[in-house]
Amino acid sequence: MDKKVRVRFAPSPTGGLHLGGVRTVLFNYLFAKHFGGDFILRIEDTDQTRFVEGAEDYIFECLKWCGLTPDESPLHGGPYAPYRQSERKEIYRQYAEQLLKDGHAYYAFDTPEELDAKRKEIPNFQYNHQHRLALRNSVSLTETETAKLLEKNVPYVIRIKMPDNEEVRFTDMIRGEVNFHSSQTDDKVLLKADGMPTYHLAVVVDDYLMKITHAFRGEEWLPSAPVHVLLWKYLFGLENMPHWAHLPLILKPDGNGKLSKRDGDRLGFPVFAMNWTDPRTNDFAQGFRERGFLPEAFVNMLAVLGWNDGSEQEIFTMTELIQKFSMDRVHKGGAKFDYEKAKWFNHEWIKRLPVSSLLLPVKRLFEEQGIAIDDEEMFAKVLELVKDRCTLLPDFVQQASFFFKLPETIDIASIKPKWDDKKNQFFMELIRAYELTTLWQHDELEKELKEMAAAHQIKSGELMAPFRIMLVGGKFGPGVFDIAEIIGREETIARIKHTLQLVNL
RNA sequence: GGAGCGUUGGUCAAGGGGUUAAGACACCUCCCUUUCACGGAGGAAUCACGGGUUCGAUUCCCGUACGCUCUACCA
Repeated sequence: MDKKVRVRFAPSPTGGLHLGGVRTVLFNYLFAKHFGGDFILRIEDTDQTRFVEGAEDYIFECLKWCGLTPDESPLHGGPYAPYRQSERKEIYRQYAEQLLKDGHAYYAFDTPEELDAKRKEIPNFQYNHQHRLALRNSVSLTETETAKLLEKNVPYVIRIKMPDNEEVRFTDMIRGEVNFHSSQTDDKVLLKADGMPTYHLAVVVDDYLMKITHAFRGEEWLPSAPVHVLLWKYLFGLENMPHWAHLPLILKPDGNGKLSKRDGDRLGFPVFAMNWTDPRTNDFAQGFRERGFLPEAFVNMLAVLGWNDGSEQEIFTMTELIQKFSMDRVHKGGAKFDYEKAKWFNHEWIKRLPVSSLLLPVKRLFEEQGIAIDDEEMFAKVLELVKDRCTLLPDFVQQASFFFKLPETIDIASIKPKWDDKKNQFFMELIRAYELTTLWQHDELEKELKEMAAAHQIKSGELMAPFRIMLVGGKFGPGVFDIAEIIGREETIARIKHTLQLVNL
């Protein structure tokens, strides 16, 4: 590649960032970094009616959490600022005017109401070569009529004049050669009545001005690609056009169709990267982050949804992804999102990440549950012990809170039916034995219990369940003797005594 | 309706003219573990359908079906 690779992610700040959006960012980022290029974040906020307070900050926060930091953005600045399209409003008009001058665009004076009426009246109505002569625009009107309307400040839009008969083709990095016939696309609005550009104009002007070399976006954009290709041809030359790639969609797990927030609500999994509350409706959606996903896992899971490196490897660090990513290994077909698999990735990452990097987020979760952690060293030991059985971060609280406080409930009902004097005697004696144990260490504790069981002629298996319940409150958690070792002599004995009292009531 | 894109087990997918059609998730069975996990062993697909091309197609070509996306002064 001769030019420095420059890619952009261009979201509109209208709500939370969903899986598909994050994956688009990710593929952009990986591609750019693979080639040592730049990753630009551009905010496409040309529709003022859809602007949502806080959405832009949310996007930055998401990218930060995922570790996908832009090289240039409204926040980070850069040589092609401003990076917010609303602040670039004046720039677009001159290009619209150039198109006008060259006969590739025209003024249209039809009101939205008139067009609505047309759509009702004529089936499959399109503002195109077939109908534009019958509408109010600078093609159908004489020059003086047009001039008069403009002079009277009659609101207008500028539309592209799609050629009636032209093959529009381009090469998509994922799909190969793609063809469209120009007559199939209508005369898209380029500049709105409020003077703002539509996406179609803004995207090509900004990609040109910001020297974008590769443009990746969701597959839903494919049908409007011919408009963009034509604009490139008219304005900047096809030879300067970025290479396109239209990414496959992320589909809902059941049935078909694009994954939406509703599917997440319905099926019980997040769809947004982080918590998002719509400020207008107060509609809340939980994010992957708050659900207890690690950013490493979230990114990994997204990367292999529609891409793989051809090997059997599934777990990738960001560094490996950057090294191995290539657009020609991206799948063409959409992929159904599988939440179970997503959790598996998190589980894998919890298992392989050193405890040191889990410490902080998990500690926070404990504290949120009112469990203070003062002994960091013990905390680390506990996490190491339980991490194999934690899929999501909050599982740590469930799996390990009993290390730091008395179990909230003790499953007496499971002990009682098989409880007898013999066992009671046994545990009384175990307490005495444990009081004297010199080496408080799990092997030693296990040995003592088993020897004593033999002496009492009780199968040690019958003792394990009650002992576990005494220490953790239920039938779960890591090895009992490991637990005893960590919580210590005093606490172990106290818990045995406590349960003994309850059982003997 | 039109245009475009897509279609390998339930899901993610590798592969690509001749293979026992990888692997992972989920599921089932078993082993390990006197809890639950982790770990280990095993189980299931003829590649949407129909035509070609070919000695031979899941793999190439053409149709059909099905699905999706778009069809706004939204992105």
